[in-house]
Amino acid sequence: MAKTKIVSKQRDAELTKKLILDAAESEFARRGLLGARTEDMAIAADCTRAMIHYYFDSKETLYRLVLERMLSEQAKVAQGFDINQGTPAEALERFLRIVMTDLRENRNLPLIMLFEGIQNEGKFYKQIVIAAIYEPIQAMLERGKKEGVFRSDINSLHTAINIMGACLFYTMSRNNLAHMFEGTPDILNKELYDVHMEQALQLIITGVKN
Amino acid sequence: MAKTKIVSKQRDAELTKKLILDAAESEFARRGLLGARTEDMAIAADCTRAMIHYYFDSKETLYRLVLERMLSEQAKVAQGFDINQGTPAEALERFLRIVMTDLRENRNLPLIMLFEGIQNEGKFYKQIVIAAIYEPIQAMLERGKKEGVFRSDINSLHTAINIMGACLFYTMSRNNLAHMFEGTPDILNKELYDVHMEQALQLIITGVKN
DNA sequence: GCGCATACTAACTAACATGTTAGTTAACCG
DNA sequence: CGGTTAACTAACATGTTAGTTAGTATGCGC
Repeated sequence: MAKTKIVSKQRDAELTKKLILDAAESEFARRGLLGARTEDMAIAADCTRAMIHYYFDSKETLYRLVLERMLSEQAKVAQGFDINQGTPAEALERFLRIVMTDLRENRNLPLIMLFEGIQNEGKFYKQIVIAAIYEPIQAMLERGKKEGVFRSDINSLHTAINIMGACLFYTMSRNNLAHMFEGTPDILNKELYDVHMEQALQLIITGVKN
Repeated sequence: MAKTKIVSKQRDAELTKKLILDAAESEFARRGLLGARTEDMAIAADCTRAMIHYYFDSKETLYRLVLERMLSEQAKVAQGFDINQGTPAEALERFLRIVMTDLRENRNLPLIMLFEGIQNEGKFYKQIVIAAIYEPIQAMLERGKKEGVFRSDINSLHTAINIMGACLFYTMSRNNLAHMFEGTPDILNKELYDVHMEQALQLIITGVKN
């Protein structure tokens, strides 16, 4: 029998920490804080469970850090966006395009937020993030109504929610929808996701216009 | 000290079973199969954990039964619906109204389905249910396109998904959205839910029309 | 190449989860 | 009533999970 030399992988604290954070993010997006298994994170990060406690005190601390990382990423996205630039329809489309484009990268955010609301009663995250998405949409809808280019019977809060529903559902339900796109391992691939984006935008923009 | 007579509650196997099923349904909708805690179900059903195993063999068996109950309920909803009755817009609106109205009762279905896809890779449920919702919508969209009343650039699959997104998101995200309707303990109350429905329908129907 | 800091592991413990079992109490029927 | 069945409970057994700890190995400065 040939002797197999076991090559231990290179030591790299920063890389290991990042791998753990990444693994934790998808695991939390799968099962939420309570349901997440550190063992599964360790496997995904290619390290031992002990490493999680070595770098991140507890599962809860890790969870807080995952949230922080995601939210600080999200905060940048629509930073400095001017809701009054262009027509209401143009502005709304531009905004939703930014949000959805980012969502393909930041794909775990919606599910983790959903879990946060369902399982933890929003104990760990600030509602600021949510407001940061809904408020501009509502404002743009109101402007469109005032300018007479959007339907006057629009309830801006409910419509903002329904718009976000159309924008987020595809990303959140990727596992459930996968079988409808047979032969496509990841329906968040750029080509298909672009179709979703365009279709969503057409539905929404046409839907709010007079 | 006053002597307190402890009155043991009446014995009722059918009621207990129903209470367990109901409790299990919401617990599974909160955390999914793996994350759900039988202890929490027992508390919600006002019985002991042992009763769960007395009536339902295991957590997984209970889960299967919860799924079955929900799906057989869902199957009835749009039974015998004629997608060709009335104009495409009328038919689509009628269909979505039925689906959304039922969703207020069957409010755990979307979340349990979501979990099923994310956590269990759809191991326990048949994709038939999903198809039963998307196929009629796609068909109605196609008819509308052919008759020239719906936009010709509609991709019926993506649009059907985006439409369902608008319909389901409000229900699924009720915990996250609650704080936007301050002072409303349950945003699925009839009055508010009706507003959501009307707003969603307006967005969708306007959105698909030419 | 030697010593030292630190990345990392294996093997634990404690807490918590599900599932079991032996026994208790309530209801029902004669 | 009195006995039998079925609903239910408390305590236990078993397995799983988070977190700890004592020790090993690797890379790096000198």
